[in-house]
Amino acid sequence: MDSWIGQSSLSLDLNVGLPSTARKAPAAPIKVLVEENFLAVKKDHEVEALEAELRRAGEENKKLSEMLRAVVAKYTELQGQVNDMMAAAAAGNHNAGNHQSSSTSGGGSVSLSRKRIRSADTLDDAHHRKPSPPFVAAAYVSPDQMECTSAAAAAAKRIVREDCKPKVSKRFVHADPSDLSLVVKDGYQWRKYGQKVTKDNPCPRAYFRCSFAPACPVKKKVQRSADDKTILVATYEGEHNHGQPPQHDGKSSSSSAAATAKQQQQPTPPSEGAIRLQHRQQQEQQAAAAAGPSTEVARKNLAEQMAVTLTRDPGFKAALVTALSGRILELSPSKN
DNA sequence: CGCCTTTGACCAGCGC
DNA sequence: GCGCTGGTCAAAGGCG
Repeated sequence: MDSWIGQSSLSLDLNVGLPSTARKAPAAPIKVLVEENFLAVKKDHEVEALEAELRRAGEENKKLSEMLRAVVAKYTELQGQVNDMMAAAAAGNHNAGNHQSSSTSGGGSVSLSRKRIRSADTLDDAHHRKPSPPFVAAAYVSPDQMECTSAAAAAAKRIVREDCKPKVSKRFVHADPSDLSLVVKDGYQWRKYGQKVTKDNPCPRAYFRCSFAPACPVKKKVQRSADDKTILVATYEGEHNHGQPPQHDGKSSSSSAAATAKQQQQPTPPSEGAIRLQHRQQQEQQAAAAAGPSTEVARKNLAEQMAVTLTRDPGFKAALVTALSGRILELSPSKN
């Protein structure tokens, strides 16, 4: 499982997302050739400073790579534990079966909330939210949920609960921090029906329903990332039971994923937040891919998606050029 | 007028 | 059983 993850560490060594000053490093020696003498001393200092920063960034990248490897190793271990528990739960299904059967196609399930019983249209919603097949639910157990599975009993209960949930996916969208609205343009029409401040995040979370089709069961939660306010975390629950509505601004393409990808390809500089965003998306996708049944296919898709995303990103290209130039300079004998 | 957002209240699940 | 928290409802108001 880990050889392909090791490849991701390569990208970390490219100093992607370095401060713009660090990216000037390779250009400096060329400039020295044409500059006046009185600039040479100043230039030397600048080059030294840039080299120091480059080294510091390199060390930081190394640390991050190690951290990533540690996280992946831990995830793999936890995934193994979850699989074991799933197998154990399947073996002892006679006990857990009561919970599961109550949430499956029975419709009039005992576990349905009073809220859903209260209103007929929301009951329709509950019907649309048919439980996913077990393997799908498992595929969407997020890594942080995995971390909470220290106690086997609690984990088993959680897994059973996950079975009842609709398909959940997360998207991370880079947003202007000055823009206070929690709007994630994904090509669909959404109606906001609530907003709440959650415990773990000072930024409010907004709740949206798909307003294009009244019976569409999809819900969306949008909240700014607690550690990076420039990132909007959109959590989608369920799947649209209709096509994408026509767009007037011409921005949106055939799918919400494409629309989101398009947003992420906006010509913004490769900020630290953007890199973290990309990194986290990779982790999410790795988690989803690793937990799924067709792991190989998921990995292949992930690799292709990453390649396409990275090669289209001008910031990544610039960072790649910078990294390569820096490495060439390091190896050059004329280096001071 | 219809649709949308805002926002306080309510409800259910969960942990202790 | 109680309190906390996340999720949802629904009335009120804004906007085109």
